[in-house]
Amino acid sequence: MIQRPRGTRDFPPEEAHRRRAVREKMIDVMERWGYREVVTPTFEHLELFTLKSGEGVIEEIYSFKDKGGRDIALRPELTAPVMRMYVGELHSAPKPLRLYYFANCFRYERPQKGRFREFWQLGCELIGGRRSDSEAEVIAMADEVLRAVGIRGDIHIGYLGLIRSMLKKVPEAHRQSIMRLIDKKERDALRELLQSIGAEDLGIMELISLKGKGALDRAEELSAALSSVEISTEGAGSAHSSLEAACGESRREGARASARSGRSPESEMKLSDFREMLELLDAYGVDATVDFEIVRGLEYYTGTVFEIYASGLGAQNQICGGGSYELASLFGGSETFSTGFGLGFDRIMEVVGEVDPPIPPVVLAFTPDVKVDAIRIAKRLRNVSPVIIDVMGRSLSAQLKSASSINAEHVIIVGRRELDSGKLVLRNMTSGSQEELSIEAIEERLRSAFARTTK
RNA sequence: GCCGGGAUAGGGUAGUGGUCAUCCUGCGGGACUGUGGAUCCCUCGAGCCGGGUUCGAAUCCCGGUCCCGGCCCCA
Repeated sequence: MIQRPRGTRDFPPEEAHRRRAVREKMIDVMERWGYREVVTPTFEHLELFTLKSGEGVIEEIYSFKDKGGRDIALRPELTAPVMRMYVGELHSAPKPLRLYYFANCFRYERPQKGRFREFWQLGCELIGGRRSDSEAEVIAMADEVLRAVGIRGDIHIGYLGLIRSMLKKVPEAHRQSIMRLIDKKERDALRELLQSIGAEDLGIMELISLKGKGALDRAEELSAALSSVEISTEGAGSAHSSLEAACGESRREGARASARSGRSPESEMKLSDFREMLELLDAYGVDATVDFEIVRGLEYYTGTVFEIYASGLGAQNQICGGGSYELASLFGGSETFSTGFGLGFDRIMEVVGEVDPPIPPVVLAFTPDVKVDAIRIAKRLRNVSPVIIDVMGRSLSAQLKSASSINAEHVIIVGRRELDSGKLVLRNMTSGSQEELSIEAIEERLRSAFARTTK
């Protein structure tokens, strides 16, 4: 007996049907927003992902050498592949590009509730748009995608512009740790670190505690006050360029760093962009909480970041994350503003309720002497309904018993008598009533029954 | 990678260091070679893997695998 590999799952017919029904509802929303599906390879060069997320991710990537000695990785996510595709073959397509994907991804992690080694992500990337408009659209669409399957997520939106400005006044070496501590909500450790480097007056602690209404106004005050705050450590502002040069980073690391530092400070400073985005979001009718504690811990995010939570998932309650980022230049393209989100499909499946039941099949029962006629009839009826015929050589009564056990709604009985008279028996398994009809009439009946169940 | 709880027919379970193991359900067949669901009967089907202790292990011990909850992490 061979078991499944750890962290993988089988989906029996019922579950596979549920997943497809939910997936189609969500995809339908994105199509209606004008997004088009893209499909990328299941495996990529390992480098694609280390370039985006750093060498640290190798630990959690399924990677291997192929027979040609190449370092290959099963995709752990889809933003990098999609941006790779954009840079490689779509960079001169009319902007903006609205792309979505739904695909399985792989990560070598400890499985737990809502987390598997093979999992499915659904997401979008809006490439080449204007900041506020793009961000508002993507967040509003994420909300609608979730609502389409009956989930009202708790949306938290943060903005990295201001925190990045604050961090400009802090030595380069500490910036990443500060972001990490914020992301992990470790307030005490954060406060300690800020004090130890003399950065407690920058307003970081207050900023990240700002939530909901009024948060933005206060953030603007903090922003205005920032220019007058200086911290007295060793030339923080100029430290990073020399540090970068001195570090002897690899070519790739250097490319990553310059892609980030290449952004103009002004573009990160503008809280007015964020305010505008929130106004647009309001116009979309989306209810979200401003929360400057959302920083997503990732270096390539450039502006608005957001996370959506759902209840009922234990420790893994985040079902969606996204924001604006700059990755095109990292992959060799020109700098392009992009916004996207990724949705954890498996976690969504944990919290969605009932979905449409599958269409019940029609069973065509026959007597052995007319099997070939039954097959011809079944072939014809499959144009209007799922049709099953016996392949076990069962007696008529056993065929009916079997039809009953699979909850078939109708059974059509074909025998010598029916063929001679040209009228087949259509039996309703629920009521037990049956009538004799021509095959054309049966087609009509099934057509309308089918239309009802799929409506 | 860490902590804790688990693993007995397809699903759900019982039990004991001593005859290759309980019951329910399920699958297949039959009673029923042209009308299902009920009932009855028959068949099929199991102690995660490897080692150890023992006269004897599914039971006790160790290691592994997988599952569940949590930690770390979460692009």
